[in-house]
Parts: sequence; structure tokens; C-alpha cells
Amino acid sequence: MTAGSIIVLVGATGTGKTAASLTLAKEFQGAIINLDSRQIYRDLPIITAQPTQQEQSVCPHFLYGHMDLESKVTAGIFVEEARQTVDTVFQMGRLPILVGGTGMYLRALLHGLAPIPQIGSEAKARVVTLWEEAQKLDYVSPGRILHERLQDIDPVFAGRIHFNDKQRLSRAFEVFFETGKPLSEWHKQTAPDGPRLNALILGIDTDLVELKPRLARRIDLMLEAGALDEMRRALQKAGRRDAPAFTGIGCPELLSYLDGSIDLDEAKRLWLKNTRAYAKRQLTWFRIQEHIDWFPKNHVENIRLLARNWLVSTQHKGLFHPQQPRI
RNA sequence: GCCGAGGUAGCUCAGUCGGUAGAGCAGGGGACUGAAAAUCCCCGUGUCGGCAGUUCAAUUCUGUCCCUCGGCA
Repeated sequence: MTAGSIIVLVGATGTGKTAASLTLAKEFQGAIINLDSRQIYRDLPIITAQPTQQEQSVCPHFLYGHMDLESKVTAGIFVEEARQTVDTVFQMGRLPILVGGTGMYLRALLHGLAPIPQIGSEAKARVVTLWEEAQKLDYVSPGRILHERLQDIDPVFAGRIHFNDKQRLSRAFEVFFETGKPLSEWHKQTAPDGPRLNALILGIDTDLVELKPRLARRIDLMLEAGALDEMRRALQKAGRRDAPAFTGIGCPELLSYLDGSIDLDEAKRLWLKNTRAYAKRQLTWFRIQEHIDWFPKNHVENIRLLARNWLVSTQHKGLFHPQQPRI
């Protein structure tokens, strides 16, 4: 990837990122690149709130709906795809505009990931066995056993996570089994593995109390747009409820409704609750992680002005890709 | 009007053999290095319906009033 300048638009779910991004794309000859871990799934455009066909016709869009339900995407895969796509957009003579709410992917793209190799099936199997053994010793919280063992091989990382955090415990052991090196050691080697992108990060801020009714309305709109049919078809296609794509908020709730274990009102209630909690997590993340210029929602005009000024000065500093459009 | 059961956290309730109280749900805050729309952690003061009585001490016992829900009129 060659160096160049990009614009990133982040914020909690349901704050109007899509609309703002289209404005920027039109003004600056942009192309929009998905920065959202769920909007990649082809069969769930409504539930994951992907831009509509009409919205996508405004300018080129990338990395939306290009994966099937069984595909597992990771931060690593995303970074690779995003870098290639950014390059493609440069070649097109357009401004890359990344839009989405997956904070971890953005950080991985801009600041790199630890160069940890792929975990092989053998290491994964060993971790599964480890959990089974631990379960025999402590049925209620086997994580305690593993966490104690992790203290021996990687006290630094163990000190950072809770014994109930199964996902991170597993990851720590997988990496250790695969590489013989503690995860915290790998983390020290984190660096962007290519030319650094020069990024303006714009955030659309929101008040959670005010956001809630908007999210409720969005759920109603999704149902009107056919979210239930979409879920039914996706379930039939995947043939199982635990396909990777179905971790997206709304899927478990609708699946429970479809199998009759809860009614639609309850499904909607849970869907809203989980969406709101997710929005909270996103705000918590973005508040700390990146240098972000925040704007209240509906201030698209101010976003546009800041973006223009930034692009002009960036251009003067010579930070544009050779093929990027001049301002 | 009579009989019965209740009135404790936003909701559903537990509990205090008298020493001013705690669960679930809801809600709030935080962490985050390859599953991240994931995974995980932390947070509970409320006239214990009102008033009076007994008592060193009442949300707890007694009386009375109010309210709710059943049943009978």
C-alpha cells in the first residue's frame, strides 16, 4: 500500500454515519469503505443496517455484503482487505472514506496488530482439552484454573484479564501453544506493517438517552423492511443457528422469536436493549482510543467544512497519494 | 359493608425470632491487540404505606387509618 490520506467516520450505531459519509463522498470524489464487522455479510443487509442500493449508487462502496454467512472475519483479515481496498480507491483517483463502528478494526488498521502467526488446529485443540480438564476441577468457573495457569506462563497478560473472560484466556493459550511465546510479548511488537495512512478521524457524538428512541424506531423500520424474512432465509441457508454471521445484534433475538421461545415484543425489547448497550460500548471505546474530532449529529455541514480544511492543508503538506483528487 | 391476602429499590419479590434491609430483572459506569454487533468486570439509602402505642431501640410486635387485589354481599 502506498501512503496517502483518508477520512474516517466513526460513532455509535444509529447516529447517521451513512448519511454524513455520502455528503463527504459527493463533495470530495470519495469512495466508501466499510469499517463494520457485521455489514460484511451478504445475506443480512437489513439487520446489519448496510447502506441501501440507492445509497450505494451515490459513489463506489467497498467491503459491504461481500462475505457469506459461514465466513469468519477477524481484525487481521479486515486490515488486509482494507489496505488493498484503500489502494484500489487511490488508483481510482478517489478519496477513501472509511465508515463504521468497529473501533478495534480501525485501531488495527492505523496502528497495526502484533505479528502473531495463524493459530493451527493443533494448538486450538489443546486449548479445548484444557477447558475440559479445568471443568472437571472447577465446574462452576473453570476459568479460575486456566487463569492460575496463565499466571505462570504470562503473568502480564493474566494481570490484565479476568478469569471469566473465556475468549481472551483461550487466545492467550492458543498463542502460547502455537508460538511458545507469551501473548504480552507479542503485543510489544505491535506496529503498522506498511506506510502509515494519514487519517482524519471524525466522530458523530450522541447522547444515549436521546439515541434510544431512534434505535427503537430503527428496529421497527428494519422489521417493516423485511428483517424477519431476511432472518428466515439466512437461517435456512446456513442450516444452523450458530453461524458466525449470527452473532450480530438482532439475529439471536429474531432466531428466538422464529423458534417460538419468545414473542415478537420480547424480541424487540431485547434487540433494543442489546443495541443500546452496544452503542454504549462503542462510545466507551472511541472516547479513549483515538484522536477524534467529535461533532453533534446533524452537524454534517461542520463536518464537511472541517474535512475540506484538513484536505487542503494535507494536500499542501504533500501527504496525498499521487492519484488522489486535488481539492 | 363484611371476610381474606397484601402494601419493602423503577418492576417482581425475599427478609429482619425487634438492633433502620437484599436478590432477580431493569438501569448506570468501565475494560478491550486477530470472535470486537464479540468477550468480560464493577455499581443497590430505599420516609420497608400513614399515624399512634409498647420498648433503650419498631420496617419487624400491637392498635388504628389509608390504598391495592381476590371472595361474599
